This record gives sequence, C-alpha cells and structure tokens, in this order.
Amino acid sequence: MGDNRDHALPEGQLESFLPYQLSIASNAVSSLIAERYHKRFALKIPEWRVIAVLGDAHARGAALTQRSLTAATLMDKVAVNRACKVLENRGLVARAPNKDDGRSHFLQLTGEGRAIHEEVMPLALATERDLFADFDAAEQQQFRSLLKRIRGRAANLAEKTND
Amino acid sequence: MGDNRDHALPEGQLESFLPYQLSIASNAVSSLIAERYHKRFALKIPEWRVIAVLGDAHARGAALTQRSLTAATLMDKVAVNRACKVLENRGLVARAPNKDDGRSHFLQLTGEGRAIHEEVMPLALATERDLFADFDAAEQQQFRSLLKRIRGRAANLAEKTND
DNA sequence: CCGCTATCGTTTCATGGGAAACCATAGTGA
DNA sequence: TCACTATGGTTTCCCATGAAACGATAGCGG
Repeated sequence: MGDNRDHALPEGQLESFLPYQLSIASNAVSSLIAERYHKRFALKIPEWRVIAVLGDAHARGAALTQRSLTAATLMDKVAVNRACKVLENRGLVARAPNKDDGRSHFLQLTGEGRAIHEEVMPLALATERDLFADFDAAEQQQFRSLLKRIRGRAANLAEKTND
Repeated sequence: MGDNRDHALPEGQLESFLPYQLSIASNAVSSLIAERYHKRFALKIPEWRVIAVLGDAHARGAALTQRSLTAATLMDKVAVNRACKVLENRGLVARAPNKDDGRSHFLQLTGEGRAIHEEVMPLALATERDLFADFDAAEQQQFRSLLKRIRGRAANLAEKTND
C-alpha cells in the first residue's frame, strides 16, 4: 500500500454538481465585471447597479427613493444606502426632499452622474457581448429562461423550508 | 410637475442584464443549499465541499493534502484550511503525517466522517433534483454546457484584462 | 554542507455584506 | 389629540472571505 499518495482529482462528484458549476460560473463572471468597473470608474457593483437603475429612472423622468432602489436592485437596504452615500459624496447623485414623507428623499443622477451613466452602460453591454459572444441568439434566450426558472424554483423551495 | 413620484421599476435595463440574472440565480441557489446544510448538519458550504471531495478520494483509496483539496474545490487555500480545522475538531477528518513532506499532512474522513458523507451526498443530490425537477435531460445538459462555456470565457477575458 | 529560493500551511489583517438595533416620521385607532 | 404600531433610513455589530505576511520545510545550486 504505498498507494495513498496525493494527486489531483479525476472528475469527482463535485465537478458535476450543478449548483457548484453555477456558483463558480457566476463568480467568474462577477469577478470579471467587478474588476472592469473598478479599474475604469472606481465603482463597485452595488454602486454600478444603483447608477443603472437611476439612469433608467431618469430617462422616464422619475426620481426614486432608497426603498424603490432596494426593490429594483434586489439588494439589501443597507447596501443601497451605502452605495447612495458613496455616490452622493462623489457628486454623482443628488438628494431632493420628499415633501410627502419626511423620512425619505428622492434620488437622481446629477449631470456628472448622467455622464458616467452614459459611459458605464456601454461598458456593461460590451462586457455582456464579450462574455456571450459565442452564444447564438437562441442559446442566449435559452440561458435567460433557464436562469429565471432556476431562480423561481430556488425561491420557492426556500420559503417552503422556512417553516 | 408632480410627476416625479416614486414607483416600482417596470423592467429596467438591469433586469435584462445577463450577468445580473446569473448572479441572482446563483445567489438564490447557494442560499437554499447553505440553509439546508446548515440546518441538518451544521456544515457550511466550504466544509461540505471538502467532505464531498474527501469522500470521493476515499472511494478511490486515496488521501489528500490541503494543496490538492484547494485544487479540487477551486477554493482559496485559507478557506480549505479553515474548513479542515473545523472538520478535524468535529472528528470528521483525521490527519496523517506525510513522510515525504514534513510541511503537509494527508487528510481523510474518519468513520464518522464517512457516515456524514453517506448522509450528505443524498441530500445534495436530492436538492439538485428539487432544483432542476422541471428541466428535462436535454435542458440540464444544455445548462451545464452553457455554464461551462461562460466560465471559460470569463476566465479567458480576465487574464487578458490583467496586463 | 551551505545558502537561496520556492512551496505548504497558518495566522493576521482588511474589506464586504447582512442582521439586528436604532431613530425619526408616518399612519391608525381610540 | 394621544398613544401605539409600522416603515424608511441609518448605524452598529458580526461573520465570511480573500490578500498579504509569516514560519517551517523542501529542493536546488554551489
């Protein structure tokens, strides 16, 4: 028995475990994006998401509270708050009082914020294109649909487990 | 104009951004799994992964160093070390000296560890089945393949960016 | 054998992110 | 109007994670 040697694993069960594959794929993608945004705009992903949503809102002539940002980004309200503070300090976002509710403010992109948004979105879309360059249209659609189903399924199972 | 009101977003650009969908789907799945493992075995995901790989190795009569665990799980060496320490303290994993290299040890599941492994794997597979219950075989295969391609792509782009 | 460098594992440190506690304001019912 | 509860936002605390520093051993070249 000197066979107990250390060696690399030839395709263990972990490799074929779908949630594992999902996790590492997602991590790889997130890392790439985080790196690009950080390098070019010194923005973190939560901040970028807020900009994306606020830019969207601005195009529709709307301003949003943190509450609706939380809903729109699926991020934690703390994460939203932190991102907003950073963006406000950088002068990319401004707060306006909400006369209907003294607890909250309306947030919107400043001129500078919109300028960043104009640059940021193309980088996002370019990165998406880079990543999915060798997916044809049908595959992209399929991928979207599979992800959505999985997400629904997981949420569904989670609430059942929480009893 | 009093149109600047706060309201939920009707399908912004973020919603359709594929990396975003990937991220939230992955989070939902990971949370579900983490919750289940924590509830039934008080194991965290890194610990579970180590058990999975060591169980695999045991079936092949092999013992592994932390180094190869790191390679096999794609986790950080610190994460591997921490998981191993926890498992060792719980008596699920034992260290044997490595006579060829005084810096490392061979790790393997104890009897109790194997017993847990026997319980843990079915739960993993059941969860996988739960999650992908409404995917037919072709869809699962497709999903696997798409994930693998994306992962490769992202890794590829990342190294190009790191220059 | 003696240094020099590389590698394994461990510890320490910094950062990110979520949970819970907290404050202020809103809304509701007596 | 006066409690009482609910909610938006903020702060605080804690845990998970990865980077960097570190100690110990290995391996290599003189």
